[in-house]
Amino acid sequence: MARTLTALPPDEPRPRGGKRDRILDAAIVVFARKGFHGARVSDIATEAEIAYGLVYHYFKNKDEILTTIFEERWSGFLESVEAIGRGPGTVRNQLVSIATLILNAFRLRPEWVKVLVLEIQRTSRFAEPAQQKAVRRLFEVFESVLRGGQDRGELRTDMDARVGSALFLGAIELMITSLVIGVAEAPEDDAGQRAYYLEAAHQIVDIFLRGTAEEGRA
Amino acid sequence: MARTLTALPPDEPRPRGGKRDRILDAAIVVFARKGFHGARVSDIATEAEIAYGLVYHYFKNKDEILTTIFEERWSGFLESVEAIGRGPGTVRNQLVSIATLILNAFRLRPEWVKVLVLEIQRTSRFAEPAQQKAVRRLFEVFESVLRGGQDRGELRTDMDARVGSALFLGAIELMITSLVIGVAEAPEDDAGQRAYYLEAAHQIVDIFLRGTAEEGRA
Amino acid sequence: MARTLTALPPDEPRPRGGKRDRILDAAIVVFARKGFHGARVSDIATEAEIAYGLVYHYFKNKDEILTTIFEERWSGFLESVEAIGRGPGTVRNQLVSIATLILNAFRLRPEWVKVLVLEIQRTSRFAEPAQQKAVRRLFEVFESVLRGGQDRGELRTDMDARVGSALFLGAIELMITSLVIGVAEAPEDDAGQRAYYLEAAHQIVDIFLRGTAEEGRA
Amino acid sequence: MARTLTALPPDEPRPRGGKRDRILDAAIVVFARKGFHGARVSDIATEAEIAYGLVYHYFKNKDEILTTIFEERWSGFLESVEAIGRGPGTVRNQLVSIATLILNAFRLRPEWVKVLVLEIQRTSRFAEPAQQKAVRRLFEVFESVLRGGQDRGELRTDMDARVGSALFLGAIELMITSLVIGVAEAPEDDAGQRAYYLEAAHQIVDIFLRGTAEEGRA
DNA sequence: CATGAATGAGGCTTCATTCAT
DNA sequence: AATGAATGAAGCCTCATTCAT
Repeated sequence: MARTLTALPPDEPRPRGGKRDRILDAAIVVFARKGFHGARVSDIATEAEIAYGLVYHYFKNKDEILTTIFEERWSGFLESVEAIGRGPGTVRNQLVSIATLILNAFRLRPEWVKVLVLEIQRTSRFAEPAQQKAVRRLFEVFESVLRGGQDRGELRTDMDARVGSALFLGAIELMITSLVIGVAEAPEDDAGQRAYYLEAAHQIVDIFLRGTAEEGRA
Repeated sequence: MARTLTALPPDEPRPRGGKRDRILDAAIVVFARKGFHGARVSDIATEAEIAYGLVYHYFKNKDEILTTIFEERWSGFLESVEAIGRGPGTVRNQLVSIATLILNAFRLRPEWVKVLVLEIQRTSRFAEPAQQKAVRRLFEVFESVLRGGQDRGELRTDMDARVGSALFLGAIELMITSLVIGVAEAPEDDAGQRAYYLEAAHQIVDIFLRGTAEEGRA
Repeated sequence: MARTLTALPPDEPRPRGGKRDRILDAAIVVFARKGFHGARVSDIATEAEIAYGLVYHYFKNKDEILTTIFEERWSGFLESVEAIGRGPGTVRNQLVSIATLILNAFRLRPEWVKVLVLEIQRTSRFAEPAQQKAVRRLFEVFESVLRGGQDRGELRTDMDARVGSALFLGAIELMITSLVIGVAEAPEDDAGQRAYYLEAAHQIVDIFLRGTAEEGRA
Repeated sequence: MARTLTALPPDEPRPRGGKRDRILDAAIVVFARKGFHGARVSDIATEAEIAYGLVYHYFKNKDEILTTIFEERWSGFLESVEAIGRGPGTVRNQLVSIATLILNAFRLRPEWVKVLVLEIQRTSRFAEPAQQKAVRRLFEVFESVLRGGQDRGELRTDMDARVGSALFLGAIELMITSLVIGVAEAPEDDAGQRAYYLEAAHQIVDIFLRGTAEEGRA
């Protein structure tokens, strides 16, 4: 059971599967279910099967739980994206990898993505410099992937990398949001889901690269 | 009847008529500033310059205020999008119109869009059938615009209209989100903003139609 | 439609079936249904089919409504009891008349009795001298009936008239309470009810006069 | 377990144990003083000398406090009456015991009886099946006492046990009500009170058994 | 007289946080 | 480390009463 969004090497310095991690995992589940504001500290404690006073041994307050989730989980995710960016392959392959990474994360750990995507930005915490910077970092990483493609002549140089980022990441985010809020539906079975998300990743990349216009028209 | 995102009132500093609308407008401002959960009913009353209890004369509870905002404002927005879809013009022009509509709405009434985009989905209200349906409707309208383009030979027929919708709307949503949460920045002055958003709309449409790949490469 | 508990002569100086009486009648119904504290002024207005602001034209406040009901209805009731006391007949007949009077009032105007019996005493208003005195008056009237019986040699002189009053009136009150709160049940049809209450009145009087002990035992 | 009307604690100024009982005892006092609706939760907390919020640690809401009082106190009272009914002795002795039990309970813990007799039935709670059943149970127990007397030839068999119950219990209830609402007055000193209530119990039983009629008259 | 919009104090309830054990 | 009782500030909501028309 990897603790990050991706299968990172298990180099966590964290103590032996202690209560602290139980709390974080429980918090993710509860936040995903009821939202940050709707979640009571006692809910988290109940989900983690610990006394709720103990939460305050490990975290200063409820906010810090969310912040910690963000910091410890998001960084792992960022590193994975960066690794893909640094790695070899065409832009198409890199983009498919990133899209698959995110969508698969959602498939396997929907609560985590729900919290990262839907909850964290809601809180004013998102306005805090540290987290703003973390989000900005994702954009930068992604933009550098696009610029790499431009440098290698794979992408049009008249495309604004910033707009391109919004387009691509926004597409993925909205797709997940649709699934989260029930506007869209994914297959029930595991194999079907895997295929569904892989296909979605390819579609997004395809449209992103080739556009939607009929050749020679637009 | 309902003030919509597009048919903006001609700049009255205080809406003429009923307190009810005063409350709704005030709620939008306060929700945008503090979020739904962070907003106190007393804040809304203060902002609307009415007595506390009057809020409950018009609305059953705080939730109903948000729901009403959604219902009365969203429907106006939907109609505008539908009008564009039904209207003449190439897909490119329609898409630019829609993108401009949304981005301009944000430019002129950022609070409204903030609440519609960021607040309403947070609450569990979003899971209610009525609202799910309303959101789904936007997707349907947008998909029909894309299919119209496919029928007229302007868009590739091997493009999945649903994925295309997610891509386009997601791009706009993320762009707005970026601005809302401060990851990106728009110009300060009005003329600059107008140009900035128009340019953004064109960029999004351009990428959406032509893709990002260098011709003959991808 | 008699306005008092008994069929008093229609000598009310009150204006022609005006709104004021509509409010009082409505209040009785609503108080009986929801209790004084549970009843909202708007409920009374709705029941009376008038605007609720009008209530404050006729009554200073909610309390005054209850007080008025008490004063205008209770006094009529008291006079009826006094009339029976002053009238001719044996004690047995007088007691049967009183019991029948009360039980019949409940049969025909259950809401009125509910309010008089269950609601008025609950409110702290009952502690007010004016009303305490009014209730004490009933006891006095009843005690004088008993003393009249003792004087005429119909009742034992070693019986404490005060305890006797408590016994008799308490019996009736508890019987009504039982019916009100649903512990006991009366027949549905009108004829059945009339017979049921008449029989109850006779039973109460009979036990009250002859006791429950087997002759020559106790 | 539950403190009952009869098994009174040996005069501890403050119940030893849990805050939960402190709250219940305080609630009884406050309800007796101000009525259920007039009592604020903060009054209860103040009377119990605990923090406001703790009330909600032990009870879901204000209603549940009243319900709990009823359930935990009434059952103890019922058991005492049942014990008297099952025990030996003539009907007269049993009736005197029951009357003394109730009147003494009122003498020693007037608040408890006030709440049980005056408050609980006011709330709609009294209409709840569970509590209706509990009250009905008292009637059944009492009726079985009367029937026992009839079986042993101590009471007239032509007496309706149900009417007899209403008469006897109603007498006691009204007597207490009179004292509660100040229509009647008991002596101030303890010894005087004890004698007063004992005499009242005997009077009630005497009238109940022998009736009020002059021998050979009625 | 009549209406019902407007007011705002008051009370219940929630729940993050602290503290004694 | 662990527990959960205890605290109390904060906020939603109700509803008696007033007011403008």
